[in-house]
Amino acid sequence: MTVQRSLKRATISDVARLAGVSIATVSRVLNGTAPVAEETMSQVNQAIAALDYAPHAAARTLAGRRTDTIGLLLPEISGAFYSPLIHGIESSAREAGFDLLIHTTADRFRERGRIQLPLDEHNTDGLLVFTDRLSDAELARFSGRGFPLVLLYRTAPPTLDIPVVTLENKAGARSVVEHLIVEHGCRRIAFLAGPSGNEDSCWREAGYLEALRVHGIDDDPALHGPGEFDSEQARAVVAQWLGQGVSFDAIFAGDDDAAMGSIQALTQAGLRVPEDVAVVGFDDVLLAGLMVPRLTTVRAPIETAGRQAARLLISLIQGEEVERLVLLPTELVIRQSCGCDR
Amino acid sequence: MTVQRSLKRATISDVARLAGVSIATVSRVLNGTAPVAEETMSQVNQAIAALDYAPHAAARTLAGRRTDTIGLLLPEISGAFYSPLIHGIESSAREAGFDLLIHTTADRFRERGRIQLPLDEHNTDGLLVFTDRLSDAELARFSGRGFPLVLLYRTAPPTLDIPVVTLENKAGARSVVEHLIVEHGCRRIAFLAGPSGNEDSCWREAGYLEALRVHGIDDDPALHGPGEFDSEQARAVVAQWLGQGVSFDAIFAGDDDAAMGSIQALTQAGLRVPEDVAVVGFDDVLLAGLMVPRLTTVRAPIETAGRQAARLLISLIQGEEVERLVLLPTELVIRQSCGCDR
DNA sequence: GCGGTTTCTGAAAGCGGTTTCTGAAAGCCT
DNA sequence: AGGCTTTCAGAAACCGCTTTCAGAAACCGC
Repeated sequence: MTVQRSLKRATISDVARLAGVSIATVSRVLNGTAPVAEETMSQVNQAIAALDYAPHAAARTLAGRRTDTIGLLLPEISGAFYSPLIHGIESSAREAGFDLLIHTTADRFRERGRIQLPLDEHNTDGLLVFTDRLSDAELARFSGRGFPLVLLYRTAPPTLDIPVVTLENKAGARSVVEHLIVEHGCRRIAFLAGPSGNEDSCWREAGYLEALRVHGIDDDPALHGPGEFDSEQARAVVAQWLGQGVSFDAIFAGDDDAAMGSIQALTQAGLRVPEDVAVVGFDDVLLAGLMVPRLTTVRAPIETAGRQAARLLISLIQGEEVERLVLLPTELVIRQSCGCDR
Repeated sequence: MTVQRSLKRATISDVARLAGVSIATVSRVLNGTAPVAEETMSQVNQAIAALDYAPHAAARTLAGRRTDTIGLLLPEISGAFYSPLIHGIESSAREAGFDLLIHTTADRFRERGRIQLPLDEHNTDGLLVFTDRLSDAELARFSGRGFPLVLLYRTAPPTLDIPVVTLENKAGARSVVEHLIVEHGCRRIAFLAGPSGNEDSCWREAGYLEALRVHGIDDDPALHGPGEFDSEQARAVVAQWLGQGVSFDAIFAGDDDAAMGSIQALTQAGLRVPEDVAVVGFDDVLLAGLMVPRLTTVRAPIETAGRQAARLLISLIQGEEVERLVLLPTELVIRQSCGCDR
């Protein structure tokens, strides 16, 4: 019976031996940390090639005290939202020579009686925190140690001084709701909120309320529903409203996923979008422009947000000063589902 | 000026000192690798708690020769496809106590004159390979070393014996084509292939041909077109057919994107779907259920594929025997575009 | 030629764990 | 009580790399 484990790889000592130098010299050639004679260098490089040598990441980390890896903490990966986000983060990290480690907090579990940290700082040089599952206390713990942290789509407790990358949610929401009011004469506009406590959702709601107020429309609590940023949830809520005879002429869904669910519910009930009910979303995910009707929404630069956040974190890791708050602009994208036809 | 770097974390020695034991004992408590007296154990645990100690992953890796991390190699992260895939992989990995490291091969870059391996085996215990950017030679290199590898949506060169997770493309394709034949009496069914050489596409075509044969329908080469799994390509091909007067009563598009393009072309030519021409796709992306008409298609269990692949890889890492081939079942999803009305 | 750089290289001390080996103390048997 | 096995704990040898320290050789100006 043959052994199945990985064959032993060449180490720095093997390279040193073959090249007839010390391991320190090999290390220098590898990292360019000190001058090495031309000839020595080429011998070492030949040995490296001959042995197909690659340095052992963990040993490097241990000796060099850096992991060249950033961590990303997510609530869970679903819907059309995370794809561009991860893409932005990954490409930005890769450009800077960092790896990306992803963790979700979906159901954090306990092991051996202790809470396992979601991402231990030992594994990463810094952490990108998206989820709101990480409590302020935990944030403080990391932050207090001087561990580099950047928050995505969520602000830090004011005492903590952690950089934040987020969107102009309120302005975006207000603009799309105003579009419904001004261009399409909507007066009864429903709102599907995100998960309770979600900051994006709060600001979008604030923008929605502001638009209503500015145009003298009273807010009707009956028109607020839990969309949960989820198409299935949204579908259920809208279906229920229709069943109960709640009347509305437009829906501002908290995000595009919820907008899709809303449209499903309306269509299933025999209503036409946008003729009977206008529907608008938020995010402008890829599908938004492909569905029928094409969705009017607010473009959130998700990939850019990811890219920026990763960059910020890496700057922080490298000891540079960074802005405390990056607010990314949103943009109204008018298509068909509001009643326009572009 | 204060130093910004991370504060020093407690090490196993600190714990040992505080608990009045040796580091070996602390390690045993941590890993449960050898019996430790009740009282000693509790002292150690107290010290761990008091110091807020967490073991250093890299040190552990170096000494213990495992990383507890699996790598995922992707061509690039885009579209609605990768979200469920990553989610499946991540959750499966997490359940098994593994981390997930993601790399894309988008533009692999060179550094210091050598090609950087996309994911070095030092960083991970095994690798999930999705991309076809990794050549057979590179696969052979990893595999030859006994490094655990699992392929996703792509079969291995027969000499290599690497496990594969993929879909029952053929059965799925056959079922949807048979549906067209049996339920809707279609006889002239066009097929839009994916990119040439794409394995998914080959099998779907095989299923399509089988369905035709079983029902005594001759295959007409004029009804095969290059859909490229792309809506624009598919639109062009179908438009051309219509211009040439090619006659057909149904289109089996290689995937949902191509199906959307086909529908566009038909609609623009004044034909009705499904009354004049039925259209079916493959994948069941989110949009499929939202478009008009709602698309009849074959559901591909993307998230499940990710989950299974990760499980397979982890079994492999743990030295267990695994199947060489996991074929995930697909499921016919009947909606409207075939002529049904569900 | 001679002290004083500069340039290059090697020995060795960690980094923070795991694991083997060895030994002391405790438990068991006759 | 004496010899035997168990049970538990510590010393020390790694794991593969980075980095400091120190030294040898080459180079410098005069």
